[in-house]
Amino acid sequence: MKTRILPREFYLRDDVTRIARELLGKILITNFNGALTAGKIVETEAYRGIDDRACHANNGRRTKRNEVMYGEGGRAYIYLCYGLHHLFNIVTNSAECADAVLVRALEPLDGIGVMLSRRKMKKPEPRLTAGPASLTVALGISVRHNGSDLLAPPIRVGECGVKVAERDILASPRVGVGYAGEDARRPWRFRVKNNPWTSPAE
DNA sequence: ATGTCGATTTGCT
DNA sequence: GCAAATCGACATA
Repeated sequence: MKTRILPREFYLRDDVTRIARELLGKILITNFNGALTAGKIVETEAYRGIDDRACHANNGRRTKRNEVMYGEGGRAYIYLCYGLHHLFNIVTNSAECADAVLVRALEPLDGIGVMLSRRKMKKPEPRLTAGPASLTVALGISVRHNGSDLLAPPIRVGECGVKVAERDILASPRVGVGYAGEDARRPWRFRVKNNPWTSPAE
């Protein structure tokens, strides 16, 4: 699969919802110890530091865990959720602007055998890479890759020239952020319409 | 120091 | 359909 790695400028823009939309159709690639896996991003969620109560960095919150969100865009923010799930985010915007995009689902493209064995599954079905914690297992991503630069191995994001049309993008409220009050209603979850690899929850 | 809750998934009823 | 699994951040003492 021919892919061009996304340049730093893609991530540095000050518009996290736009970047979350544009990440649909892009390719997430990992290569650990020669085991190459890749998938097309088909579901994302935007989190904005400045005024979004659902964001870990809202209201200037700054901890050891979310420190990388305050760095320059183009790096991975990976954190432990519910004490057991590793969630993969892409940091965007310039330093000190703590925006990030959560990758929620992939369509497997490459290294499907490796993904299956990591997930302890026999056959490819949507639960292989649908859901933010499932795809990190399939691609071998964990919190120890927190802060990893996405322009160089082992984790990269590329494009293959295909763009998802605006009319094929479904926008809806984000999942599991009920605690965020009004901000929970923002339609900042984006999915590729009619793609069977998006996560099952409405 | 102790208790609550979370950007979830899985297995059992 | 529900509950368990399990750690970091935060509030309260």
